[in-house]
Amino acid sequence: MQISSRFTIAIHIFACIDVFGKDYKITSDFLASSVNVNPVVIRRLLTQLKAAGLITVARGTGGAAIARPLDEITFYDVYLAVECIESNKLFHFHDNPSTSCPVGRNIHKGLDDKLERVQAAMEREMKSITIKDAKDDIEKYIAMENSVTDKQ
Amino acid sequence: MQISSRFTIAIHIFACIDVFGKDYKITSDFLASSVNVNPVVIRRLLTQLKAAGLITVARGTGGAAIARPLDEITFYDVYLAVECIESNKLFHFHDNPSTSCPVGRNIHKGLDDKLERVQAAMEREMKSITIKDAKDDIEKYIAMENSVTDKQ
DNA sequence: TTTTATTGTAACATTATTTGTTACAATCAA
DNA sequence: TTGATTGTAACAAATAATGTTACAATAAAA
Repeated sequence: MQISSRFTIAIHIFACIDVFGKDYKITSDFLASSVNVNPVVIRRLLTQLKAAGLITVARGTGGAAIARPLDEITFYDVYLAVECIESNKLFHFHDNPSTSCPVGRNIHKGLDDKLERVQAAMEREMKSITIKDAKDDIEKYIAMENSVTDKQ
Repeated sequence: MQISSRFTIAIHIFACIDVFGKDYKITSDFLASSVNVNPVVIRRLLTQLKAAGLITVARGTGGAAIARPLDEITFYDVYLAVECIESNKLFHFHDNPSTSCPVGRNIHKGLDDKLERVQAAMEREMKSITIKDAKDDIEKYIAMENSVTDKQ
């Protein structure tokens, strides 16, 4: 199955804070209307990102801010903060293989290290991509929109 | 979320066919009792593996067999056969980002290549592991069981 | 101090997805 | 023709993701 949309929403949130943070107060309502989901969904995400030390959120007065430079936050940091897949749990193992079958008894031990390798490869790639990479490209596409408009 | 248990069950099936295929007819009931799931779950998987050309199944008379050498079947082959994640769909994107927000309009374009890189890294690792690797290790653990028994 | 806007969170509702089950026609060797 | 088996439809149950309502807690500003 797929990795939760919380992950892409979280990156969307970082991009919004970075792009609009100077001009607007970034509230859960503001973010909710850009992402197009219920504000509570955003607040739950903000809570997770805050718990991971990636953002700060001003209670009462409102507004979210990014806690450290965007090029020091990797996709993996966000994935960890937001996904609830424990380490080495990317693959769902069938629960009760037969203990009276030699294969059933040993399938788990025989497979675990290999499944870990796959998950590690994925996580390694995630560590190599920063939120800044994503934000730069999003801004590049925004600039392209504008230049098209200018030519009209 | 996690990758379906169909994947680990499929590898379990290959291991069973290889280990027991000489001595037993490998029916969906036989496999079901080793994996410990309903035989229909196994049959559905066998149908998918057959469609991918990885096994043959004898209708009527019964019995599954592996279609080509185990070291020529990678985890990725099995994953493709069995998972229903289309290519570049590992990540669930939020459906309707706002079109009136510049970030909302461009988040998808700005992210897609990066998400593809992550998925590709995972698939690359899967391609580097064969069913034979898994089966060899399972047999190694079975042998260790036996040697412990022998010593008693 | 009161008001206002906001966050944090619980509780519940809805939808989607995965997994399990029953039933039975189709198949093929004996 | 029998018996064992596969293939598949139809449905059931369990699990997980996402969405919603409601409201107390918070903090700045009036």
